[in-house]
Amino acid sequence: MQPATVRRRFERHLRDEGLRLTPQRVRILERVFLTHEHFSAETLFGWLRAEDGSAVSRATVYRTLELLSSGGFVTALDTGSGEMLYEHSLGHSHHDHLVCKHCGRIEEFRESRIERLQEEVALRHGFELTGHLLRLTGVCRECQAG
Amino acid sequence: MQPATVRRRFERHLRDEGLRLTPQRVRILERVFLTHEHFSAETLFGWLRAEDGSAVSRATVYRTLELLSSGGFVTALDTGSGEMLYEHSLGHSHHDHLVCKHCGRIEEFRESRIERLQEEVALRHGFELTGHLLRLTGVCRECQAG
DNA sequence: GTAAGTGCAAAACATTTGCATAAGC
DNA sequence: GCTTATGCAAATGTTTTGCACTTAC
Repeated sequence: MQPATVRRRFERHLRDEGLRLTPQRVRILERVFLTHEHFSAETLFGWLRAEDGSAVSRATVYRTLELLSSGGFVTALDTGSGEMLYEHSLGHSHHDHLVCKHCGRIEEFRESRIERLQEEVALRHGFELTGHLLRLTGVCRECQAG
Repeated sequence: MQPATVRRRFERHLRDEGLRLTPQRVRILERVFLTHEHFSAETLFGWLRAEDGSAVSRATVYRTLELLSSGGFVTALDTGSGEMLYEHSLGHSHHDHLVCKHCGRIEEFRESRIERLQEEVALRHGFELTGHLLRLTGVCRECQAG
């Protein structure tokens, strides 16, 4: 998705929610969409500090990630290692993750048959499904060799 | 599973690993197998303090849960709310969880077709699968009604 | 006797919050 | 100008760790 499009959507989102368009929010949005890797709040904070100078405060990074997450601009993924990772999610279809327990590498996969079965399970339990977390843990090809 | 059997297995495990059988470890093991609910380290610490008096220190509770987890006596489940929950896992076949985002209730389910597809995905990516986390989030029947 | 385990309090860690200041709208 | 957002530092909550003391083996 084009940066301009992302920006436009973000501005619309803020307007719709009665929130303000601040330089910090724009800066964070742009930086988040510049990377295609998974990152933590702390990592993002580090990037901003290194690239700008003064940058954005840690608290605002956290607050804005929450904002972007609830707005669907980023997806939070819990790796189970204590810190939350994020990835931008506009223009990316839903996927789940495979995490290598040795090197930490994360691969993405899509498996609609699993999604379908999840719906089935939820229905069976009378739950209205709103989300799911599927994380496969294992050893990647490289680490098996090494 | 019988308490005596659990205890025997635990003793064997400790011996095999060259670890020591201490009153604290035994006390924690017994308390963990007394409940059929999910509990956090903090909750367990509270139970022990309330039931005994002096009880076991917080540090030992954490260290022993780690020990029980790596030995397969308990399973750790990451609810995503910041604190880790545990459940004893001997004599319980593998299952995943459905979490109600409103009331926090946790239901268990088994779905072997999903397990099979996970293996398939891992194979496709060259990963040797060692574990997985599947957590469905939604609204339970009661909360949908209320 | 010796290495491992415990308890304590302090540290570490990511994240959140209170409050005064700054700045969108 | 009014209300929201920011920055800072302090607080939070869970988990981990250093170290002296204790204990299982």
